[in-house]
Amino acid sequence: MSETDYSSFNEIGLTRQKCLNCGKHFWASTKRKNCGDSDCDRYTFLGAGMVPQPYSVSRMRSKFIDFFKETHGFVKPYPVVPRWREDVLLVNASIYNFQPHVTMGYAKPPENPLVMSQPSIRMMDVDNVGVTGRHLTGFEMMCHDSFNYPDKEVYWKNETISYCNSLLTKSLGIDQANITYTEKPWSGGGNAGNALEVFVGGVEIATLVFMDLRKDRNGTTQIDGDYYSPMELKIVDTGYGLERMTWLSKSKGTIYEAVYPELVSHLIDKAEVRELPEEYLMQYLDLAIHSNPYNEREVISQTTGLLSKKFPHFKEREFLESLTKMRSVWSLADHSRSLLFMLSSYVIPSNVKVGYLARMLIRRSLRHFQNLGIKEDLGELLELQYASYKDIIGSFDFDFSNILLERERSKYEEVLKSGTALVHRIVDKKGKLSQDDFRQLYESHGIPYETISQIVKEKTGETPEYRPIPVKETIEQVEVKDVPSIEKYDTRALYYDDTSIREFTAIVIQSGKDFVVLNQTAFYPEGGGQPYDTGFLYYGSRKFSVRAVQKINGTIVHWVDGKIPEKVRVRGEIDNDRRDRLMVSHSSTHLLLAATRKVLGPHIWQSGVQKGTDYSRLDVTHYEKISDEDIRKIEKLCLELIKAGKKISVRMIEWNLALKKYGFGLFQGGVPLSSKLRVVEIEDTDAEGCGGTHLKSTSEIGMIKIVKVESIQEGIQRIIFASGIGALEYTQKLHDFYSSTIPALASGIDTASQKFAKVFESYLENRKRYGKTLDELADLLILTAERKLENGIEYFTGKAEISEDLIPLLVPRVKKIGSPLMVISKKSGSRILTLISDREDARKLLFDIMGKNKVVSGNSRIASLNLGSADEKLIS
RNA sequence: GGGCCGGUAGAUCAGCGGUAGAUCGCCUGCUUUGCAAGCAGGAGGUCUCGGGUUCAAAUCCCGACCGGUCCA
Repeated sequence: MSETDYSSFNEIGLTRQKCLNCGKHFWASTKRKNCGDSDCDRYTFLGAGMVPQPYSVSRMRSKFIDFFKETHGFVKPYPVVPRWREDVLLVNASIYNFQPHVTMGYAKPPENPLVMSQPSIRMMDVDNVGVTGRHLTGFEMMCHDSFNYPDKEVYWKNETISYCNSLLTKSLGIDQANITYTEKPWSGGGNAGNALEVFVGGVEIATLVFMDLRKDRNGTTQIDGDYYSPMELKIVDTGYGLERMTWLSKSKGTIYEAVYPELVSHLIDKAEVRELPEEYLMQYLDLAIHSNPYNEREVISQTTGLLSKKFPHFKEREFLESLTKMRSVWSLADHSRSLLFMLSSYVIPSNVKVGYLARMLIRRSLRHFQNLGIKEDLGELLELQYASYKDIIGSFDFDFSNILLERERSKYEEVLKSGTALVHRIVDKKGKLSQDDFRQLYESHGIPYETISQIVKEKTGETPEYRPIPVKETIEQVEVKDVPSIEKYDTRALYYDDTSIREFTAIVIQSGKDFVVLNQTAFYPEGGGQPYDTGFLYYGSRKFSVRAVQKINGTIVHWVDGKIPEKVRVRGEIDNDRRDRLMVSHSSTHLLLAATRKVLGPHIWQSGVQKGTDYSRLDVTHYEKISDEDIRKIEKLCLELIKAGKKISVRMIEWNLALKKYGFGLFQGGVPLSSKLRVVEIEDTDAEGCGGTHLKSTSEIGMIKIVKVESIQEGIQRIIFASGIGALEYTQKLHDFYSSTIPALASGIDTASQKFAKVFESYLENRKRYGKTLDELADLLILTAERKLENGIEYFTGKAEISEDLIPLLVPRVKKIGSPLMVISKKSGSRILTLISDREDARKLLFDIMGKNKVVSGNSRIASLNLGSADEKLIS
């Protein structure tokens, strides 16, 4: 990095300086001691009015967009849940919208250069929200990005700097002297480059990233231990914090007051919080910013301590009370917006993935309501937030969100209720709580630390300290597959040209001891939840069976049972029945997804899928077990769509056009890295990006029958179904079951279940009766037992040969009579002599009575041996 | 995706190799002007399911299913 990279700074009169505090280089118009980073400087913007007029969030947003609109194409915000990629849970930054398809050069950006404001959520700072006065989980990242291709340069560093600087000075009217740009290397997501961080009055309001490197083992540039090489595509990726800029313009209070004035005052009124005077708040912020933000107790105690010294007439306790309540107000203002955005993307709160993040926000919010001492009403907060963000998120499904919020509320109540009862039980039993108990109560039962401590304190008077034990990082086991070295080859995919091709000829391009790569093929390789085709390859008079077909690094590999020479001509033949079934399954899956969404609602997304020849399964996002009634509705709708003979078409559409036409619903499975999306559309019903082979019309499906639904994890329901010939086979299987079972019940199909219930009832009845009879028999046996003496040992013998089941019942009775008992029982035909001891020496006693030459099994209390006829006298 | 906890009477749970229990609720009777309550008696269990070990499994082992929770 050198000075010359940023020549435009010189043109606007800025000079390169070195921060005396952190040593970083920075650019500013006046001589400064530090770089202006909040680590090196104070929040000098507070109360300073560095932006001549205050802006609300929405006015600041329009100000930004309007400034760039004439020179940049405007792009509407993307959803916060990135359905177009599977590597992240939430959109964290505006560039996420274009990764990896645009940043890797496959697809074009929707506009170039572009301007947008992207709602983003970052959960890593959640512990700081409400504590430091400046952290948020939800924010909007505004950006003006440009994508420079070798044949099309848009703009690079100098233009970016001048856009940024004139936005700040000319459009917003910030004094040049208050702006600093610090230099910083940047890396992330496999890319890297230089970056400038923009500070005004101690607050970072933007980062300008110049991405021109990509991770490359053979690269020559080293950053943070990784090697990088230059990219052809050079990207200007800027990120302006809308909320920070709004805060800066208002220049007072915390970021929460600046961004959510309505929410904050609504909550203050409702909870009757005594507001903190402005002067204390400013002092608090100044102190909190330099406290360790990861320890909120420390922040609170340090700041309240210091403040009470500074303002002796203000009681520390009062300050503390107001402050803790304000922290809940601030947190709720933040969390409710993040939740609004998540729920608008139909996130279902659950215990996994993004659902867990939503649940975490909800549970934190519920605790904040409790802390404020007011009735929980997240729904109301969402409505208030929606009023401000309507234009950004469009329509919002309040029915959906209210159902989920209510479920979450009652669920958490349930957890806390049973959790506190559990804490009570443990303390009652043990008198204290071990560290293990403490950890288990939190990790396995979800009871908050404070709740546990409080109960223990109430019961024992002691306050247990919990030291969280750091979780051991599990080392990821990477399965190393023995992949033969295969040269990349772009085989022509005949299965796309015509899905009905089942025979073809091709030339062998590469071959190994059990695989071939062909110049063209009609064999579908495993992908998108559709299994590979099988069949045969004929070379001359020889026949090779194709066992599997896979795409390995983009090359289609046929696994065969032998070696076929290279450069020869082969004939391929595909297992027709298998492929037909798979095509039916695949088209059925799309139809079923559409039908399920129609019946259950727009929150239904595909979360996984596996097609098969007999059964297939479709996993969808849904918050409860799908009812039998809904299953019937879905099946019926499928049948209607099948009967209607909806046309199924496949088209390759440029990425941005496809997105514009069909929306993010296209992304139900994996996303391909290509300039065009392969869109499979069922006429008026469904459109999905998909690489599979499909039927021409829904009528070819014949029938879809749901076999069962199961919930594979919270928020995800698995639908197992059969389609086409598979559906017929399934009903035939059911028929076989009925016809073999129902005669045994001597009943017809309509009365079979009633009959079965009766039979089962009488089974239970008889079981009970048998138990009672055994009990009585055991009593009788003891009552009529005969005393015997053998080898000096006294024992009793039972009168009759008894059932095996009786023996365990005799054990406690023998203890009562105080002498061992010998009985004969029958087990699978043979007669067994068993001795039940009143003490713990049955084995020895049986030896002593019967002689040591016998084979005795059993343990201390019960011993037995197979009975020979000579031994009968002992017991008769 | 990984870890941890759990599934026993209508509810909450105890039992953790040897005759399935407690509390609340329910039913019957008694006591009481009535209620709250008290006393006496009673009904109510495929100990989630399947396999294994054992003379004997709710209990130990393995596997399924269902639920809870923490973390990525």
